[in-house]
Amino acid sequence: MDMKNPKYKNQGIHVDMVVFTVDDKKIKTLLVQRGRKPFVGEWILPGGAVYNDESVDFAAERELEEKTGLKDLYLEQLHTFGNPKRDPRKRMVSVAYLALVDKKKVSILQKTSKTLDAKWFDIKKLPDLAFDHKEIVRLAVKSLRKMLIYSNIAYTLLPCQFTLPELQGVYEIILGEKFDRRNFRRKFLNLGLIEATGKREEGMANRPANLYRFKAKKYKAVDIL
Amino acid sequence: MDMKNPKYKNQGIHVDMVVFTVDDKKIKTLLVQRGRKPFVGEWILPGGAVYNDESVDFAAERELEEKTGLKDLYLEQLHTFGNPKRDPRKRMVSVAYLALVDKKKVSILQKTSKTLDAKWFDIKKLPDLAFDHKEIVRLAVKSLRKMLIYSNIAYTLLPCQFTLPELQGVYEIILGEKFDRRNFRRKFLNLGLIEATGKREEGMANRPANLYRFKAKKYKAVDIL
DNA sequence: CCAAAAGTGTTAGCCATACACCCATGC
DNA sequence: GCATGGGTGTATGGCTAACACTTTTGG
Repeated sequence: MDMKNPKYKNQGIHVDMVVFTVDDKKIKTLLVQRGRKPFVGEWILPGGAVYNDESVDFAAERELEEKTGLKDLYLEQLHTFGNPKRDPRKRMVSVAYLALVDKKKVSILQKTSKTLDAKWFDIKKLPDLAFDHKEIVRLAVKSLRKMLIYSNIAYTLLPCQFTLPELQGVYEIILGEKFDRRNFRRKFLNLGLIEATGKREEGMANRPANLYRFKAKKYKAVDIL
Repeated sequence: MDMKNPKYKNQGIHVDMVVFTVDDKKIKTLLVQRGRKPFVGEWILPGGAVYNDESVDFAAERELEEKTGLKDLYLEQLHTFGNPKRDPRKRMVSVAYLALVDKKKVSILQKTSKTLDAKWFDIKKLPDLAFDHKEIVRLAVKSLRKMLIYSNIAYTLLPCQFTLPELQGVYEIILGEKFDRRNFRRKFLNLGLIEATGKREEGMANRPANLYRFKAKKYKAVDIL
């Protein structure tokens, strides 16, 4: 490959993160408000340029922490968007990532030096997004639904200890479908992914639910439904 | 984003294609022999640089045709490889694609002006590959197996008309597993993805097999196994 | 005692699996 | 007629899906 060829010059690589959480019976995603041209003031996915000396995966982690303060969350490459017109300034390829986080961590969106104004949005009520970011979110939702059905990824969306109704809620909210409580419970317990902690919920004005935990907090392909 | 920042300068975008076919009871992939430094003479995946004015997906099609003469085949984005050291020359991000082709088209590897010396290799007997291409092939095989189980993608690997034993062969070869003929047949016919053409195989020294075709030649997510 | 949400068991139908013999063709 | 590979049916066990009442807690 000829480095000087103008056909290839001045290309840029970007990462964009779609961070999802389930909160208040909605799927929510984190958006930040853009401070620079073009699209000043519009909402965009958190993300930024990949540096020359870091891997693209690392850039995703770094940018997410710099722009939102979130770190150590589940992060997976989703798709690469490469339309030459997607950024009006220059050829910019964006590697999109899907990130999942438990709603308990949602509140600790601390500000760092580079943190922008970040806000969680119900994915059914997204504002207009700059660039092709709406398309990226759409693909991320599709992927999230598949992952939920074909893996144990729900562990990333729940606290260490959770109740079966909470787990079922995550499935119902994301898939937009109701499940029979008895069948859901039996199915999930038979899969062997979770175990009872022996503890129970407290302080509810009703019968307290048993608490469970995932045996392994690591991605595993499993047919759930 | 600051265009002049040396942190981002001189990045390159590449596409690499893993083309699979099933032939002679093996999964085979197409490799080309590298003509330039570095790694002269080593085998690599077909691919090349993305031009500024084309989409990454289009670059994949273009490069595949230029380097191998193959066109109009099933092509799907697989993963983006972004280790900063993966290319010793400069920061080069590679978007890997998975391509699938029916073995009947394998023979018509016509040479075009830019066509390199291309050859099909049994994936169990690959030569050393330059860059991180072996890792890319490994990931592609994993993805192929998943796709076969969770979609109708087998249509891309078979001619228009095919016999059920041929179809079963594709599954057995790719998944490395034997299936019961009667159960496989019943399962696949019940899925409603294929239909009998009414024709039969000819010229075999045994009972001729019925020919089937896929009702739709378009990717569809379906749980097959 | 009332409201709210959690927990529990059974049945019926469907699907997956395992398994062995006959059929059509070319030579 | 024989060798080769293709086509077919049945029985069993396990999983899925549908369904309603009882339990525990706080107020």
